[in-house]
Amino acid sequence: MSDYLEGLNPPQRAAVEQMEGPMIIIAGAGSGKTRVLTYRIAHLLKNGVDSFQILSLTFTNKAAREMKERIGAVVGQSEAKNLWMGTFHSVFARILRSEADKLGYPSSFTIYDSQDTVRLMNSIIKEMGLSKEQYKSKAILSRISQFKNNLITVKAYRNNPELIEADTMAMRPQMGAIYKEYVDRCFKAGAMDFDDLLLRTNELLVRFPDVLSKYQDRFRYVMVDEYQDTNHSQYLIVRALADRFQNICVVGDDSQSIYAFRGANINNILNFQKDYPDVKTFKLEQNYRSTSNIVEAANSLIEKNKTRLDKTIFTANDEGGKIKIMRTLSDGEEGRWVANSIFENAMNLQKTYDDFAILYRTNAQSRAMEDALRKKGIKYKIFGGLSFYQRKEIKDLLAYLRVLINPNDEEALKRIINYPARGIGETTMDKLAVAANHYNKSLFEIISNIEKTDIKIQGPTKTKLNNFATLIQSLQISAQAHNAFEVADEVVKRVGLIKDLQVDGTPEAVSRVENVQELLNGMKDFIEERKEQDLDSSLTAFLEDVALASTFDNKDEDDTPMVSLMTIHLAKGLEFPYVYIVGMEETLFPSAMSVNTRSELEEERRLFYVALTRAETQCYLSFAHTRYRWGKLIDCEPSRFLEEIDERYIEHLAPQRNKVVANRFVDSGLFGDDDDIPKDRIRFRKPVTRSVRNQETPEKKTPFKQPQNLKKVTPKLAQQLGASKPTQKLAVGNKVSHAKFGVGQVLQLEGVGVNIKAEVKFESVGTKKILLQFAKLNILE
DNA sequence: ACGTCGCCATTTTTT
DNA sequence: ATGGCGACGT
Repeated sequence: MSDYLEGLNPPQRAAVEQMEGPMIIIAGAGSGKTRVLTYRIAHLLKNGVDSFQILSLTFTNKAAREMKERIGAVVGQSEAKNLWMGTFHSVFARILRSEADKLGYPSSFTIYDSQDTVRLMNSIIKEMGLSKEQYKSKAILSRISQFKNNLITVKAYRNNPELIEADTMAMRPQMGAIYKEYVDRCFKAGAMDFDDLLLRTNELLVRFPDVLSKYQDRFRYVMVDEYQDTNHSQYLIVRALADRFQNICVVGDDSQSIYAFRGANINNILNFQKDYPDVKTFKLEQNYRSTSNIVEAANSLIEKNKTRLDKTIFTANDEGGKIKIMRTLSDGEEGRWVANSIFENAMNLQKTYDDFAILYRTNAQSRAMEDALRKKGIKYKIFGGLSFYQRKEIKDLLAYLRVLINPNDEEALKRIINYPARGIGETTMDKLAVAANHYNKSLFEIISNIEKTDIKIQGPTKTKLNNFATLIQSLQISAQAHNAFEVADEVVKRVGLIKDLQVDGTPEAVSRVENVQELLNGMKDFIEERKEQDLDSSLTAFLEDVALASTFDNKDEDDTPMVSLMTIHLAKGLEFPYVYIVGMEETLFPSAMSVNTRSELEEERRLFYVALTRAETQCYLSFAHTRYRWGKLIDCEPSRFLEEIDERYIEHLAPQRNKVVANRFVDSGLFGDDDDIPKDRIRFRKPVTRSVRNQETPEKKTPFKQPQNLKKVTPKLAQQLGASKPTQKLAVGNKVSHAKFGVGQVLQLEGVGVNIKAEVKFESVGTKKILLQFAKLNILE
């Protein structure tokens, strides 16, 4: 029965068997971390720990579900069911609901998503009469998020001259006032944003020692996965909870910390040993996931980072294929190449599309990939981006449900009060807002008690408002007697939410109706599932589930194999046999926003590390020379990261030979003329008269960088001639042939523009430095 | 109060 | 390129 210990390697096993005290597991990519975590919990249970006493915080709810399942397989599902497992946000939302009254919140508090918070911030800025150019709501919100993640309350902010000074200097003197208004408004609306779920938990644990004590006692064993991505607020919660028993086990990999932008503090993991001096440290350094080429390539990359914990990832796996790098002319061609490659690999290697993933830095990149996959008839699914729950028709229905649960939910109310159109317009809403402020009541309270206010609203409008209030109230009553699905169904019918859409008949409208239907079905499933597990199946629970659902939490029924498309961030924790990382270009990856400070650049590098280490068998990298961005065609330079991988693990793929345009570059200006080339080819001759500037600019030459002058001429000319940019340029590692010297390999490139020189090691005559302007070099591969 | 037009930002990543 | 939002006109 204890055979679950058998398959573990020594450090894994040691970690599993370490039950008590503070411990940290540094788990490299693909080192069997999940196994260790699940077995460790199973081990605790086997050794008499009560399942109610274990709290395990995971990065996604899906991860929690899967782990529960696997633990259940070892110790029995009924036992596993009692474990507290989930994301920080969902676990503490649950706790906050049961303790809400202590904080002055209704237990049915709403969770504001980012759209809600942006809308709220917009109205606040508008109401305060501030300029929205000066006070960008997104920027303000991210500042507030910073405050909250560091437990800087409004009061703390006001007592902190440095912060105030900083905001004043940043031309945001009203920051404090906005912050206060924002917090007040959320509170009045009975709403918490994502950060509040953590901040308020901290508040709860600090202000109510008996509550803290209760949960300390309940959670005698605390585990935190992906610890490198926790922020300060989460850190404090964990610390507080584990303070009594000190049975705290954190798991993570500093090399995979990629969420600093949302407040994650890598020091949490770097300093864990300082926080708990008697900590036991376990290092899982053997990678079981990837080929040694992939592991070594990733190692050679991450070595470039300065801030790292000491560890060495190794593998006993086969060498495997080298990392393959492909360059293409355009993002469109990049897509086609990826689609073709997947198609061929699937065919030749007898793989299903499930085995493939396409990873990118930004969601916007998915489009080119989608187009190509669709044309090729390859099934795919996209994770992230605009989720199901963010569609307008879904948000509308959800907003109704939210108002039923919590009529003070201002954002939801504003969304539905005039949808479908009821003749309640902006003017009326403004008056209501003023009244709400004046009487210190919520909008809904004003609406349901208009007669008791001195608000000046026309008779007909009053009737409309009354009708609305009555509608909501009667739905509320009905909600008490029915389950979530029935309520939602009733809302759809009585409100006539999809009536217009059904009449409409356009494909778009039809799909919206289907989406609403799908949501209703989803609710049915939700109720059944929750009931099976003796869990809360109320409407409140459903809404919470929706608010905190991550992209992976919606299980889709369709099990046809599909290629997975997602951002690298979303790919963390996943693995695929074949991985394509696309858009390896400066400005895109690393993002232009991240190249200014070392720490940001290091985070980008870790992100690339995460991407590489998703691959089990084969990893492809690609970049394009031009790409549509902001609706414009722009030139791109290959990512600096491409050069940071040790060349031993890299293979440059030749552009496709059957493409005429692809060949042209070889014989174009950069490499001089070649006689056997048809005369109609495009010439990218370096203009002879060149401003000296280019040549003067001393530039650290990198193998991938395009000569300045060439880059200038290329796109427009090519466009005019109806062709795309030349794709092929010389890179380190290329095999080339020279008329006189024969075949050789490029060791190094240096110089700019006309002066670009290649150091080539020829098989027959040894190493030569050649001025490319005059040399006839043909790239072989 | 509602609809249309045109302008604007958006593209870094997400619970 | 596209979608959201505000200004303007009906």
